[in-house]
Amino acid sequence: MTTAKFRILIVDDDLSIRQMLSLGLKQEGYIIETAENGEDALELIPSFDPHVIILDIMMPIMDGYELCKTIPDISNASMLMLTAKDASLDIVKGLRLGANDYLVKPFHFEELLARIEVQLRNRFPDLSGQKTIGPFVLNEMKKTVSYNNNTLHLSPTEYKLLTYFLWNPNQTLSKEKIIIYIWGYDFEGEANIVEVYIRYLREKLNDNDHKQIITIRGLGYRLVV
Amino acid sequence: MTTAKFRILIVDDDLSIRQMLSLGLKQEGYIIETAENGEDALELIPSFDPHVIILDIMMPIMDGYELCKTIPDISNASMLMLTAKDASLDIVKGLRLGANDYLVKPFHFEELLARIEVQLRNRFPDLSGQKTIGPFVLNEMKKTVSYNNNTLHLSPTEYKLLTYFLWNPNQTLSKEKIIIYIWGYDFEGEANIVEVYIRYLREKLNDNDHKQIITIRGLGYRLVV
DNA sequence: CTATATCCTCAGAATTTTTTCAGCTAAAAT
DNA sequence: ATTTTAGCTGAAAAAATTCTGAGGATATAG
Repeated sequence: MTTAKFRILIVDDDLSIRQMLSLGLKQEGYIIETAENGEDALELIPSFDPHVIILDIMMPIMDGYELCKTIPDISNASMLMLTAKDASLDIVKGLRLGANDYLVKPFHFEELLARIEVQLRNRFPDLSGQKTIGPFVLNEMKKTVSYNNNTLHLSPTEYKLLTYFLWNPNQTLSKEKIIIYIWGYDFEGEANIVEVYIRYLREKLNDNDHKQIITIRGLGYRLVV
Repeated sequence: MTTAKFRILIVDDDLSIRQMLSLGLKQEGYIIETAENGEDALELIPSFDPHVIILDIMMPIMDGYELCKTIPDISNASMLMLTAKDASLDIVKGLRLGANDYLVKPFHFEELLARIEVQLRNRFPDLSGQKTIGPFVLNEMKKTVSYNNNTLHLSPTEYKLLTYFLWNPNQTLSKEKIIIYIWGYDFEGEANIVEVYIRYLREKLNDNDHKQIITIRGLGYRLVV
């Protein structure tokens, strides 16, 4: 766990907090990026692809709640909220919106570390940076996926799509959500691109009868594990 | 209608806290067991097989930390720790030992509820998106409905119609309301379309005698559960 | 610079879903 | 008992969605 290079994105408008967290977490071996507002964060997320996002609730341009609602569409990261207020209702609101944990400022750095580790432990239970989902083994560090013990050779887009399915197994994912996750809100192309990539994945999984990735006509696709 | 029945084990030596939590959580639909010390808890866990364990740190016979180390070996429940102290180091110790979350007493009940939900949706995503209505199980994450334990294969409109009934069971829904719900105010077609879709649903439910979806002549239809 | 891999679009085929319609049946009203 | 009305049903046309093969554009590697 200590050697694994997990990526953490810090979103806070307060420069001193960004610096403090950034420094401390880098020392622990994490790879850090920072953003000072929600918009910058949304731009960074697709390329940086963080495992954990630390998110201040109170921010000027786009507040934490807004971001909280948007992030799950474009990322599989765990969200850890920071708040200056101790108002329990704010905390409840954040958790209901999809946050995985929260910390009240001021907090002890040790506690933040422990809570980050809890998130990573939840996401990678076997401590190896790998996650097993049915016949799949996802290694986010090496960016590989194996299927029935065979490593798949995937293009970047195929990998991203399969990753999205693996983080949301047995759920029906609409083509719209898939497009937003992979190509972003500003994608201008045809929805047919999703069908094409589904076909590529099915070919690589030998899923000729569409049993592994099933089509829910009119609603989307679902990975069955 | 009920959400999936999750089981929660409360471990605390303080009777009033056990009673308070037990009552409140039962009202939310959870199944509750309580134990007043670690040893009793260890005996209960195998048979009760809880999804979440709420655990007080400070207990006489076997303290929370001890229990924390043992539980993962015999259960894959989420552990939520309670403590009277605000000492951050205790929190860190609990989290490092395997606890998934931590609450400092006194806490707001709403916050406890929200944190329980976070644990459940992380660990049991399949179950937490699921509602049981009589012989039906509606899973809005998967976008599926099962009937007497058989998954139904539904078209988008059929799914939407059945969902509408399941959200309003044992109520008479007029054709007008159904048309507005499914096709919107601007629908230009024949009212007969509702009858057709009712027929499709009845066929898929083997409801030949119209006992499951009954016709209220002149008023509409009603799903009986 | 060439070879290869990846991305994306397009159009026709295959399939499923939606909608209409006409004749029929059962219930309610006269 | 007859008429009227509302709902039921089978069939089929119309529409929509997804699948698939092919190919060109763009990026990447050797």
